[in-house]
Amino acid sequence: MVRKTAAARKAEIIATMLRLADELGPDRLTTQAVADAVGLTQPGVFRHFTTKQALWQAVAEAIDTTMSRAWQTALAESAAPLDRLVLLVRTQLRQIESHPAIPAILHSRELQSENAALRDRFRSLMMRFQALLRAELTAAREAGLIRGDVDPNDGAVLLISLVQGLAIRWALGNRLFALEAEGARLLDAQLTLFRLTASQEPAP
Amino acid sequence: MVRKTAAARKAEIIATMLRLADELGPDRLTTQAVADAVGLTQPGVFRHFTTKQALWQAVAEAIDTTMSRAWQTALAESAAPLDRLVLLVRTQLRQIESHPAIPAILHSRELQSENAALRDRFRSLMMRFQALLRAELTAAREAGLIRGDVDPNDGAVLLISLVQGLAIRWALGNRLFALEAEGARLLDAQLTLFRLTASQEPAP
DNA sequence: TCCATTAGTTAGTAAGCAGTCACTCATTAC
DNA sequence: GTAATGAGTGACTGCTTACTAACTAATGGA
Repeated sequence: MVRKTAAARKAEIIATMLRLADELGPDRLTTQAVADAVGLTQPGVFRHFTTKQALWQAVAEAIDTTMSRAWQTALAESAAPLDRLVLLVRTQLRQIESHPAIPAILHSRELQSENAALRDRFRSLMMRFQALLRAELTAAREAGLIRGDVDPNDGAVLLISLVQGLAIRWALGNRLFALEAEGARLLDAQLTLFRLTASQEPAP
Repeated sequence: MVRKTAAARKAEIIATMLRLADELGPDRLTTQAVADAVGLTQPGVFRHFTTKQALWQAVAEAIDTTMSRAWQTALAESAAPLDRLVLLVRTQLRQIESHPAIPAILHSRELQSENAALRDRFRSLMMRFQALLRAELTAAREAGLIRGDVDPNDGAVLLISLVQGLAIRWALGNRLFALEAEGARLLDAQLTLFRLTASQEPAP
């Protein structure tokens, strides 16, 4: 029995949840499995989180703050809209690569049918990311960097879909390709399509 | 007690599985829930499927044949590559709209971690769809309908991602927009990007 | 009409689930 | 040093899970 402070144990449990949610699947993740992994008895988990739902809530909060911070860091790296777009998408891919449970949690019925608060949290997270992409696309269009017929909102949806679709292929295919690298390649292809071609460049 | 033939009951159970997989989530779908929905006792289900895994296998086969048939029907409607592309994508969106459990099943750990046979089946289904899209993109490029710098394989991945990403947004957002309509709009935007612009048209 | 087949039942099992309760003992503040 | 705090345990509960065994009765062919 290794005794830890509540704060440390809480953090440990949340990190373990994220790891096990990937290994076992969010819906199969039991309090017993968490307890075993952190070296506690099963009721010991309930000392730190009153219900299992509270546990998931804490996990969601952790994901939220981690992602938000990562986006901010990415945006600080450049001022050029298209660069920032690339940085944002790559950051997101890296997040998924290092926390593969995230897409699984997004799709689990833990939030989909039972935990409305969780679902709303993830939806708002996704919409915040979409808003960031949209803002960069709008800026890029105003700067004449991309075609005028690219609707910033649709473009943002296309880019988010790229990330999510790729994450699905990655998970289904046993993760045998490098997510970030493959994603960067596809993103480049998509951005080439977005960019102005010679004939469409605004007159100087 | 309404007695049916084994074939009819099997089909009924599979259809019910598809419905309940959406309502409850694939991982929470119990044999009891299926039994209640079809009006059998819980052990009655095991008269038709020896194990739960066999049940999922049957569901996967049903999805496979339904989708394959739908794709063939779509392809028969036109000979023009870009038309066929639109028809394929719209068909896929319609399939998801009428069987919303499909993406959920695709992501559930029922197949992801436990049922390798199921996962392989879905992966091959996805790759077959990707191959169909790629073929049309190749044809379109050879016919000079789309930009030469659109790699047919990357283009196919972008289109599949569009479908999957949109399906996620649809599910997460309580399905409050029409999937096929919104998808058709985005597809149109993407195809506009694929198409040749004036300056790139091949010389006559 | 009778009999073989078979869809369906009732009753039960072992295992696993989240959560409770009364308790123990390590840490820390005084 | 001692008392209060609080992290952790063991034993438990009620519920749900997939699955089995033995039996019943509806159906269809001879």
